[in-house]
Amino acid sequence: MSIRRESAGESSSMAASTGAPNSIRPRIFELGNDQNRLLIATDPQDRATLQPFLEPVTLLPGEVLLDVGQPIDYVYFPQSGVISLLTMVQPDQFVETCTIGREGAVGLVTGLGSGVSLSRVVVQIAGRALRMRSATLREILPNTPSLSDIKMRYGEALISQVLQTLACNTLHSVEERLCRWLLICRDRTASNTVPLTQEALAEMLGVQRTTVTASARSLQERGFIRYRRGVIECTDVTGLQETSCECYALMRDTFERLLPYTYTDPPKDQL
Amino acid sequence: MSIRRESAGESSSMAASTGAPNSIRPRIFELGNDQNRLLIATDPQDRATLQPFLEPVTLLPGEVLLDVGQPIDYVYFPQSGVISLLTMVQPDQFVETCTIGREGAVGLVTGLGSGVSLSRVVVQIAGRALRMRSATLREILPNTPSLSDIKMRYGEALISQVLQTLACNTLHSVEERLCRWLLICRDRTASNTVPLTQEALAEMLGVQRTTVTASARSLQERGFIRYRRGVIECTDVTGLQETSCECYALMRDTFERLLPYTYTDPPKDQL
DNA sequence: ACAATTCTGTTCGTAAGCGGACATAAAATA
DNA sequence: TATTTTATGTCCGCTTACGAACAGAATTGT
Repeated sequence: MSIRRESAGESSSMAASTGAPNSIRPRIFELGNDQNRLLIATDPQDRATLQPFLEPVTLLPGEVLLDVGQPIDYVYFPQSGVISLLTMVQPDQFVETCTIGREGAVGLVTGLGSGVSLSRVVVQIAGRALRMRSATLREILPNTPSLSDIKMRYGEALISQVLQTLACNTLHSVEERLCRWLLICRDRTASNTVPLTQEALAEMLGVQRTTVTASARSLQERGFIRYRRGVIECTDVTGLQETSCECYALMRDTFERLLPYTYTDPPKDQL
Repeated sequence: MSIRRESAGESSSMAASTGAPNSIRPRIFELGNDQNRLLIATDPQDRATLQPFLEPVTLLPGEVLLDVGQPIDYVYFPQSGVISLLTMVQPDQFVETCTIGREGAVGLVTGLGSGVSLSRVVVQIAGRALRMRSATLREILPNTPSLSDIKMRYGEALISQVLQTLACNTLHSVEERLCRWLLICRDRTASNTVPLTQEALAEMLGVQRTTVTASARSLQERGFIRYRRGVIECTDVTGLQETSCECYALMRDTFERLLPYTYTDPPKDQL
């Protein structure tokens, strides 16, 4: 609830997979949990168990899904869009610790522990998600072994991502980190278009807006990106990868190792 | 195994709590699991279950308890000393993501998940620990509800510490971070003496050695610390707290909230 | 006691990024 | 269309920290 419309401008190169956007659709189709990697990786039987409890919601940019100290009532499985976990340093100062998209979930790990959020969770890029009550999931989990396994793996993948981000923020330049962020975002959204202001990027990276502007300009001059007000487009992925630090590749590889997304391929699990 | 002697120079202000140091003692006493906070917080009945599997070991400075990609065979419950989790960026470049002492454990969380280490785990300051095979703990866990609970809480406390460190490293100056580190170390060891080289500190903080030297000199001039080759002594904790960023207090508070150490209150412990 | 090693002190030029300010331009709103 | 809001462009002085180099001092090992 509290969520209604779809943001404009998300269609561009992204709508390809499901066809033309259409706000009113039979629910059964819109519910399609074939867009969230964790759900994809879940064994069909377990997926069937989850299905009745999954509720489709729209993620609006800027929306705060959770805040520090708040009880985690829902687990979100994004189907599109990008969500940030932010850690608070001062009441008005936040740093992004983690980026979540259709490859993951919000609240799956912490939500089933103490049940209280350690981070502020904000929608950065509009999208859709399937959500489910944490309490329900907690009850179901013992009966859905594949999901339990995925939860464990995803928990480690998340930690791994945070650890790498920590090292990266500590050691690497803003330019490198900006490239990393754009590349990750690109993977999350399956789109070269990153609909974010430089100001938003600056806050996530924990740097000044002017520094982002300078980096962005430099990247544009080299032809790696092109940007206009509120949008950055990746025009040369190879260039971005070369300019980025190795953290992007490391994070990507670690994720694939922990959660290979051919997981369902055979009946259940391998590895 | 592979561990024998005790490092010199760890006694100073620390031996107060348990009386005069004595290297040869009846094992039953040395085993005393009343020094590790997680074990202290465990219900006596569960502790009795664990007891026979806990093996005392000495932690030698520089010792690598675990490395990236290695299977996690043991869970360590430090009784003294300080251990760092390091994330690798390049084969020769590491950043500390987490500091662990007698308030926590190594391998308790990740060790029982995929069982493969995401970090390099290194002993920074000599000490002792009780260790136990991960496989054994995994079997026992369902029968020790208080330990399960603690594992969950500690997992969150760890994540919280990493998140805060991430934000801190991203936003705060080396001086602030150095103060934070010293204060945390002081809590871990219950001693004002930090037996570490500036070089080691630099690597953990992910900065240049000369920068640490400069900060250390400045702190010494202000009377907050005093240092000599390989040792830093905290001489004015209040000064350090004021010079440190708020992250120290935040980390401390979060930890106490998630793992209040009056958990068992009555039987033993003080501190 | 001597040599080798390991820390620390110090210097210095340079680069990255901060922080603040102000102008301009594009959107959103009325 | 006019107005307000929001995003970007740009400038500049300043601080922090890097990076590299070398000297001196404390330890350790022999």
